[in-house]
Amino acid sequence: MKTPAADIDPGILERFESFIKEKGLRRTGQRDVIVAAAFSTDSHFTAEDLWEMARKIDPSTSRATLYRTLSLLTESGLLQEIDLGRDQKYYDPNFVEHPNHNHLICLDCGTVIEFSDENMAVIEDCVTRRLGFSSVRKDIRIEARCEEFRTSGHCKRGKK
Amino acid sequence: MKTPAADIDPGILERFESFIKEKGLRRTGQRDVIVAAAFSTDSHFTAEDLWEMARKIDPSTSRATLYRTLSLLTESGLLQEIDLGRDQKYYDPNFVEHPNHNHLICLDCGTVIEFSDENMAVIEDCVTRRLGFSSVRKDIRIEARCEEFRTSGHCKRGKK
DNA sequence: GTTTCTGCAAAGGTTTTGCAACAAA
DNA sequence: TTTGTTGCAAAACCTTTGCAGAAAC
Repeated sequence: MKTPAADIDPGILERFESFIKEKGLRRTGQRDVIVAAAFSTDSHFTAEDLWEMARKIDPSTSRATLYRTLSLLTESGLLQEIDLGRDQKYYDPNFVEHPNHNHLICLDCGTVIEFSDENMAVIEDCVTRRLGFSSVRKDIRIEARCEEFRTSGHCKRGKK
Repeated sequence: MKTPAADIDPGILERFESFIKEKGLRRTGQRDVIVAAAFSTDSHFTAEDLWEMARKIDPSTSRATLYRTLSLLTESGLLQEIDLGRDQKYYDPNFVEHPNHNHLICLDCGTVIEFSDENMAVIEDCVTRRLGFSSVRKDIRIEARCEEFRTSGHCKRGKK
């Protein structure tokens, strides 16, 4: 089996393979292509984006397999579905490296900024515990206006 | 024009009407039906759910009009789209009364709990400001396990 | 009377599925 | 050899849109 995943984090492939094996499934060339595509970037992407990325590695990649593999990736926790407040679902490959990050979306230029904050995490945990639960996963999206844009009419990140 | 919205919060109809008028649009019987349906409950609902609720008031309600009115309601801020981590979009009619609430989803029984926390809101605002933004809107979803369920194998809210 | 709104049916876009050929173990 | 996987095309879903008749103002 060819491994088009040559230059992605070996830890990811390893985690993917052990997840796959645990479920009694098989590691295939096609799945490797899709995993490689998903982790070839640190940008957020849609299913369609990922399909295009995968097809650059292997043009025969079908949408069906893409969606099937996407499910495996989210189920394994390697990829996380995030809500950017847009019409489509987006997937975030950065949770492996930054397990607790959140998203801020700039309403002026559309940029998505990832951030983590220890205090925030602690309070969320307190509140959750006070309600009688223990937190498993969270998805926090803040939509905000850029101060720079407000004062000067533009911001360094450019426009939407 | 009949007003099937007889017993819903008059403040909501008022806000809806002024939003409508400001846009140069018209208040219609059909829109009133859909607004009445949306605010006849404090549960979260999908577009399909809302269609069914509206059809109980007026069986001729079409999906097309439902979707068109749903856009107006979210645009006006009366209804908010929320991400419950499920496959469909959900709409929350409770932001009029509780403008800053968040959602906790119980992974054991599926219940959605609304909560607000002042400390949480303050920290979020600090973090946002530190990044150079001013917060406009946020959507926070916490998925968690119920302590009661963990210790006793069931919880008072019943099961999924 | 003019402009917007409505329901219908058709179209659009995204995701899933049945199936026969193919590949992994 | 057995069982899981793939691509294709079709189906399933959810949402939007063009249009002609109806309703608001």
